[in-house]
Amino acid sequence: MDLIRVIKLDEALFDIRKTLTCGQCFRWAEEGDRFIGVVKNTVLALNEQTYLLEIYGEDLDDAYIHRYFDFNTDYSARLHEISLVDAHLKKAVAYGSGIRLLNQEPFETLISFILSSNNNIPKIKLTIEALSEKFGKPIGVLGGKMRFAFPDVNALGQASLEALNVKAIGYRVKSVFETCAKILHDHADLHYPYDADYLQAKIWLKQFYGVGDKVADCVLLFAYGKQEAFPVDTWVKRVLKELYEVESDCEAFIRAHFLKYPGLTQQVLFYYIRQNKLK
DNA sequence: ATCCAGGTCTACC
DNA sequence: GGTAGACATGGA
Repeated sequence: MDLIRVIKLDEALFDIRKTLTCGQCFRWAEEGDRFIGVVKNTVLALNEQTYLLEIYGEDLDDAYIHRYFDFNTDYSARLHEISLVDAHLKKAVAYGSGIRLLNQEPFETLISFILSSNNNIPKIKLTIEALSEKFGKPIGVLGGKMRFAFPDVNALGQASLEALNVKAIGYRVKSVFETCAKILHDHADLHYPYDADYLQAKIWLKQFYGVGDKVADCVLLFAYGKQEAFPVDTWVKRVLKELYEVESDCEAFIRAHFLKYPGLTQQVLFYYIRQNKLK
């Protein structure tokens, strides 16, 4: 596959490993000295030492790449504010500094986090790769492997329930099937949440089968850039219990305690506990 | 073998 | 309005 161009990213801006392995994205993988990922119909290779980003397949313009990595946002200022909230967050920020919240493609993010329910990250990746290989567009060969785009809603929506039943998808196949069918049948515009406020967008996303509070929050945070979203999963519940002694009415505590940048705060906490494997 | 994983849906109160 | 139980699958 031909290399289209190379961009030098600013190493002062972010930590590649933290950003790409913190659980917000599933199509980046470490291969040798670089991370290789697929975004739209483009294969990206990002060298962890040199911060050189190689672009293969279809080009992506600079504006898109800047938006994808959220380079227009000042993370150091936000992280500093978060670190002032309490001692736990001060520690967590120290671990997580360099993490950026990506602005990923809505449909891919929606399906990916539907697959995440009651699941683990390696297995989510397996299923996403299987769906991409079966229904996605082949982009080209890099590192001896054919790379596939994540399928669009038409490709997935035309597939039967049986055809969608790929590796490790389990009972979630019904959610993928129903969600694609509804998007196509209702001509649902996945652009809607961009313009809606957080709560309206959340209600809208929850219309889809397999999308509850947590999945909706992940999509709102990792695709639509809604900073208010604070996904509560098993790890975050653990943190709330172990560090903050909160077991009931988590939502009220979160809204009262993590006032400033809930989404980034959540991500930093999530990274912190997973790194430290806090019980 | 048993438990768990970036939960949601359903049924029932 | 709120909450047990069911739900496929693969790795530890």
